[in-house]
Amino acid sequence: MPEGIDDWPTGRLLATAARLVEHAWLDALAREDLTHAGLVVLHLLGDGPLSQTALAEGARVEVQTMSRTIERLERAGHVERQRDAADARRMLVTRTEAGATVLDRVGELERETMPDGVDDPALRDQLIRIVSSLSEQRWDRG
Amino acid sequence: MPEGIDDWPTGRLLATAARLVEHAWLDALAREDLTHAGLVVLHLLGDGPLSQTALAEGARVEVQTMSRTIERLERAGHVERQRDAADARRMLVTRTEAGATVLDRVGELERETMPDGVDDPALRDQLIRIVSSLSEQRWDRG
DNA sequence: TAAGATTGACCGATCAATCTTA
DNA sequence: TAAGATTGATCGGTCAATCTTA
Repeated sequence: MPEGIDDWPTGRLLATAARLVEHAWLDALAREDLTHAGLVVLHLLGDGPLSQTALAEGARVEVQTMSRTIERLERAGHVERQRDAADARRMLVTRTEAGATVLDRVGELERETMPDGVDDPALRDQLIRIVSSLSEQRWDRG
Repeated sequence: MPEGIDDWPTGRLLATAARLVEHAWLDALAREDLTHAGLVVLHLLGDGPLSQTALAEGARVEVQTMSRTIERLERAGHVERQRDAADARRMLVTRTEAGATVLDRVGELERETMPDGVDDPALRDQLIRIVSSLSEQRWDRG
């Protein structure tokens, strides 16, 4: 009978906590035809169209990952892609009306379904420090 | 230029922090022919052979996930599977000598490569509370 | 019927290799 | 040459369906 959460290394605790928190509102997300990865993109697109590289940096994810996430978002109709006229290598990603609508609905859901004890200021502070510090090493950005 | 980590929901901070902390010592793990998921199993097998269902509960993962993780561990020679004589439905998983050796070497590595600010008692306490609470709902166990 | 395990299909993420355009 | 993006292979995870044994 395995026990022993208290002995787990902190990295494993982080990964498991993240996974279980996600489960808590996965159904709600799916009902809106969205996933976590897609939601991040819709958030980042709030200030206007962005290239896929910029989106990858904002999400702290590799460009290959972002490429596939956007492909699924486009398939679902939440986002559109157009080649940049000024630089034909670049794809500009834009949020559709449907994407904006879904984002609005989901924003409240996320807070409503947040399990007790997760949305704690001290916890957030520590996580923000960790993400900031490790992001610099990987993406050369704050 | 996307910014705005401070506005991220806590669930996204958790997932991103977990991912970045893992990156920090992924290379070290790979050099020992191990992955995170495999390491969890080797840890859990410290008290003797376990069924795959018990391993899944201990790792807080679905049995389908554990089935594939063990398949890879077996392929790498870190673990062996035998059908339980007392109950032919059950597979008993045992750590091999090679598995035990690798586990020893990696245990120190994990602490050495832990980024600053991650191994904090207050952070650990909060994560343990979150994992415990949400595990009950999903696996009917503490 | 139920329990233990496996397989198929999918999403998210990585690395490596490739293609197109600057 | 380098930058932006895509594709292939792989691992980790999920759900749904299936198979075998209790």
